[in-house]
Amino acid sequence: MAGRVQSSTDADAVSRIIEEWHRQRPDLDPSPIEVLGRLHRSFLLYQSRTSKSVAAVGLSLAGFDVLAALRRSGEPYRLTAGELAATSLISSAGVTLRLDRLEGDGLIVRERDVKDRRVVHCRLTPAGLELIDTLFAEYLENERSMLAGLKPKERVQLAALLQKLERSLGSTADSTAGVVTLVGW
Amino acid sequence: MAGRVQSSTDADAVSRIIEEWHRQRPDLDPSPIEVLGRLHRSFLLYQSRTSKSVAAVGLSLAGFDVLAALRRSGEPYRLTAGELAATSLISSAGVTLRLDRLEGDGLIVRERDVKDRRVVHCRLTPAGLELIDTLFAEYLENERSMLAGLKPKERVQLAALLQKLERSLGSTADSTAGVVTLVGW
DNA sequence: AAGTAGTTTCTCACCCGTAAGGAATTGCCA
DNA sequence: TGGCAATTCCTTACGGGTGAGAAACTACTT
Repeated sequence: MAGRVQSSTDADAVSRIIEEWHRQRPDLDPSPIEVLGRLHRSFLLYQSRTSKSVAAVGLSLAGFDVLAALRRSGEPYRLTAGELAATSLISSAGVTLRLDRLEGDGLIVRERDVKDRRVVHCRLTPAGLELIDTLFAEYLENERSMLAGLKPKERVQLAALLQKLERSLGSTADSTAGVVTLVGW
Repeated sequence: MAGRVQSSTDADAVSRIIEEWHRQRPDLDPSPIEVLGRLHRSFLLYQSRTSKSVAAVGLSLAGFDVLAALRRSGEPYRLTAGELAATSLISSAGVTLRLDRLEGDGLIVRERDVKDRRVVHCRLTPAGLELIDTLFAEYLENERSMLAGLKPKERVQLAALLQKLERSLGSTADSTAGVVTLVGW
């Protein structure tokens, strides 16, 4: 079964990339790619597999994300648009889009706050609750299978290191507003 | 400077998510999120920071990706559309789009193969070569700063574990064509 | 030599995301 | 009270991605 272009499923695409850079630009140290290149590729693979898994029931990953956030917030399964933006690390425009689609599918409803009429609450409908409740179990099962290649101990180590990485990526030297915006405030 | 919504930059958003799920669905084991949720969030932060870094010179991450692939392939800085799709883990439609834009900006040129007129070679123009050569050094420097929070030993460990993860995500039980397509063949 | 199968890229319709700015609403403070 | 700043969400214009399938071309088989 044979790899014509062997640059993908093979042992390690990132190793090859680093070797190539080393050959082409020996003046540079490409070692950061060792971590962040692999992060990038792992994420793309993860995203693709996860998308397919939730798409099976006609939902997008974006929609799943919102439904999951509402579900795990507990009764009455209700969050504001702003809260959803913050937890999902996306812009407010992105949230509006996600909610439009979910509302159109009858999985959530928007409710204007009576005290502060600027805020919009999003609440899971019974259909939305039922969908996310069945879907989330499958989702976890799928994720578990994606981690099958790692031993339990390795999973724990990886989790701890990714936690450190997220911290390193988030709190950073450059004190401008860039990161703040990014984080969804 | 205060965290109004503390669910983002704080100690650990993923830990909170897992706690919430544990409270809401004690029948499920949410531990895969410990790894993949952090992968997801780390990637979003990484992507956002990297985008801003290359956007400073009017380039997108997608364009940067193509230019970098061509540059590190060595002279004559030329790859086919298919090869680019494979190395970048995107669909052929995605490659077409990326090339359209880069060609419009004069950073690459498309050349039909004379022997096999189906294949399209993409070659860096002098402008493209110059751009990626100055940009890549900055890019690496930026990546280095993103990893500042990890000790050298931790970086090595993380790289090794991500390598295993990529392998686990790629080569999988389900033998359908899904993964193959994903990988860009 | 012709028909058919396979490949490589592109087109189309669509989903998802951002930045920038608008509109409604609230809260502060003179 | 009245005006102004801040907040909260939405709109617009755009970049970037996918899957399905068309189009162009090559290669195989008979």
